[in-house]
Amino acid sequence: MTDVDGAAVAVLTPRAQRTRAALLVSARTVFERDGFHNARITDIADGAKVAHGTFYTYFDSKETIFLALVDDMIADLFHEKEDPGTARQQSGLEPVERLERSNREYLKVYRDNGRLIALWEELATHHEGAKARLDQGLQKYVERSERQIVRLQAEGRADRELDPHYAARALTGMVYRFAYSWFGQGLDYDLDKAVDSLTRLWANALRMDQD
Amino acid sequence: MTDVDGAAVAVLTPRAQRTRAALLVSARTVFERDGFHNARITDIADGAKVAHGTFYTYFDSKETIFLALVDDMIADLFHEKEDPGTARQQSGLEPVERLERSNREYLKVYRDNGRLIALWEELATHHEGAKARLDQGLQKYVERSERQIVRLQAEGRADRELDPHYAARALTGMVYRFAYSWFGQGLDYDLDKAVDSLTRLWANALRMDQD
Amino acid sequence: MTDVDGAAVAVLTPRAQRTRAALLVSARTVFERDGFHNARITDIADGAKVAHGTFYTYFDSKETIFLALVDDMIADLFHEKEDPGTARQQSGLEPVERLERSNREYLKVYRDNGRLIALWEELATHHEGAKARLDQGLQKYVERSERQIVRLQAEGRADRELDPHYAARALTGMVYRFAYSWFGQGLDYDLDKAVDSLTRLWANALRMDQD
Amino acid sequence: MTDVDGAAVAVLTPRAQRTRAALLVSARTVFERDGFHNARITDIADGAKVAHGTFYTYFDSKETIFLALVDDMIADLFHEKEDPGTARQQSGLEPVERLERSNREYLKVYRDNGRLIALWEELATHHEGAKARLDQGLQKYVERSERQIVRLQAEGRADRELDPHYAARALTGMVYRFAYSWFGQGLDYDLDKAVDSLTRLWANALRMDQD
DNA sequence: GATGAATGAGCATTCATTCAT
DNA sequence: GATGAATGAATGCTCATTCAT
Repeated sequence: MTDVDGAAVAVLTPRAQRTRAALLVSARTVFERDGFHNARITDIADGAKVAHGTFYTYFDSKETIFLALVDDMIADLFHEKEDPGTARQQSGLEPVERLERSNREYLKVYRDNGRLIALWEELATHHEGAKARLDQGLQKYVERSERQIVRLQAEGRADRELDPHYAARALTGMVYRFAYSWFGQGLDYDLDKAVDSLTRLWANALRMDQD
Repeated sequence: MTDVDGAAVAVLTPRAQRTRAALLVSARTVFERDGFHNARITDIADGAKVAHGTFYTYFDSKETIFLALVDDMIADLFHEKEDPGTARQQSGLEPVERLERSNREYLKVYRDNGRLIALWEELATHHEGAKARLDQGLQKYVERSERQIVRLQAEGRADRELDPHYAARALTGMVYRFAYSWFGQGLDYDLDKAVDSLTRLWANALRMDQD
Repeated sequence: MTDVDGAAVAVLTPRAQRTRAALLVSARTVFERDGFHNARITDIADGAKVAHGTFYTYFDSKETIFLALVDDMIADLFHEKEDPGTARQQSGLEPVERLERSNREYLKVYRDNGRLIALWEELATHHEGAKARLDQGLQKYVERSERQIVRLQAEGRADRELDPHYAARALTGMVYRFAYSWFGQGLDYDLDKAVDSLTRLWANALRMDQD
Repeated sequence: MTDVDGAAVAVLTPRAQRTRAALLVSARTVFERDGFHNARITDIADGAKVAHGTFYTYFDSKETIFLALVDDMIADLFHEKEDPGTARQQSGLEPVERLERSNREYLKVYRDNGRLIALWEELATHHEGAKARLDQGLQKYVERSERQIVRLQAEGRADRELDPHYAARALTGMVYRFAYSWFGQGLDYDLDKAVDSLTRLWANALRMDQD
């Protein structure tokens, strides 16, 4: 079974699902502790209390299980975002409020998954599949921001001198990097203050409040 | 000889200096091509046209030569910045102009060293020495920006609602990440437009041009 | 159940017999495709559409199922040869005609089973059971030929200078090897011409037609 | 170094040549004792009294060292055959005498290298390089015999009814297989008697002594 | 200093076989 | 009987590092 293929997992017997899940849990621990390159398959198997070879019943390689972990993380995020309540509420909000919520959300996701995302970025430098997934994720975020900027500019509520694409790339990068510095590097910030700062900087940068 | 210890290098005979330099040149090529983990000492030695064992005459390990490379890069940057002419000119400029120059400089540095910096960041996730050097470099950049923000706020030329430290971390991160996306990831941007965009966003974010 | 033990098979329930037969069919396919060493039990089980573990209900090991396959092949050959009609006809024929029939038969058997026989020979180099069976089969062939030579020499219809055993070993080997080159190695020959050539060479070699 | 490339070996330092030679000697022992598939790299290295990893300094894999062994064997045979004295003597001989010498030579070569040749044949069933070398070797032998048959037929000294190619394939196969049965399988024959038998059968088969 | 052969720890991976369900 | 998850022995292979020459 090659996995990183959600469909196949459903077919597993309960026992197999338990083993596979145990491997994923163990893998996350090992990866977060040792980094991608130093993680050993043996440790992952040991952590899941299964034999060495059992790993290969479920995953082809370290890359495979890492991407499965990443996919699970993506699925989780997507699932939360899907929450219809949130979407409905969003539409009624002021742009700055929506921005704030988005930033808070982003920082929280990073807080819970920062180490994994950092490893993901590392892996992406030499693994095509990882790079593709990562680019796709960031791309969505950039595009969403870009559309927002275009809309605000059209409404006269954002600095028309700005190139929407460059601005979107820069501002999303600002939040992404801030989160990375914070959680990936172990700096110590306050969530509310961070959200406020990033939101204010973003809003100012676009001159969203210009009269 | 442990190196990454500037003093020792000066003592080397001319022949030894040449060998050491050849190893550094080769190492840069190999690292940029293969990444840190996939780079092999053998390839570095081959590229420098010396025997495997010779590598160890100059460097203790892959980490050591990488950090030597990084130190050379830092020295180069520092050397350029040191140029007294620049400093004198800078002081007479308007804040936005200085910001623009700084951003342009930053992007250029990244353009020429992006791959290496990306690897440096990768190494920093599991090597204390690399992390320390990187943190120090970024720290300087953050602190310089922070001081600028404090000054501008004092002069009433920047948004006083902003926390200077959070803002400095966010804005420097914005530039850093933009550069990374651009050169590390192979995106295609225009230098002038990028400099303009980043400068405008930064200035707006601080409300440097307010009334 | 250890099998390669004809008696036991008869005891199997119809369902079990079907499973066992499916495993044998699958094994033949896999062995012919992958060779003995590269054949995996898993593939054999998959091909028979049963679980891995089921294999061991019927066979102890890869060697066991291979020998079962070989035994089936031997039984088939033996069965055909047993055909009383053939035997009766044979006795009335001239020696050269009988020789021709024998050679034709041999090439046909090899044509249909060549790959398996080649694998059998391979296995025989490091498996006693396989070697014993193979030696026995070839031994019979050699002995039959040897008896024929002795008889012909006694009748003055074959070169008396020849040592019957050496000659029998050499001539049967000639046919065997020709068949192997042809079907095992993928050379392209014509059946009739091959039969004629081998028969003529054999007859000449013994000087069967000497006046 | 990929080896199986005679040229490269000459470049080795004396020490390296000694190590490489020791590995080849050890490999031959191990292969002859354990067969190709059961031979372990570790045993070969142990037998040569070098560390595990040293093997890989000289050979890429088990296949590579086996082919190097085969190439050495071929080179040896070729070298002996090259002996100008032999060639000169040959030309003055009667066909049957030349045939006898050839057969004796063949059996001797097989006596000294039989086990290795048998393994070579085994490897050839699933390794292209081995198959190519083997086919080429046998091909030469077949072609030489075929030319001889054509010549004899033209001179009226061989059965014109025989197809030269089929006959050459069959007769060379006869000798090859006889040698294989003898040395590869451990049968017990007398060299002189075997040479006489094979030569007489071959000569008879072609009717070289007719009228 | 330079050389490059030798070392061996370290890890990945395969697959026949077992056994609880 | 059938299942298929789990096992773990067996090996291959890489490459940083050492050291005799």
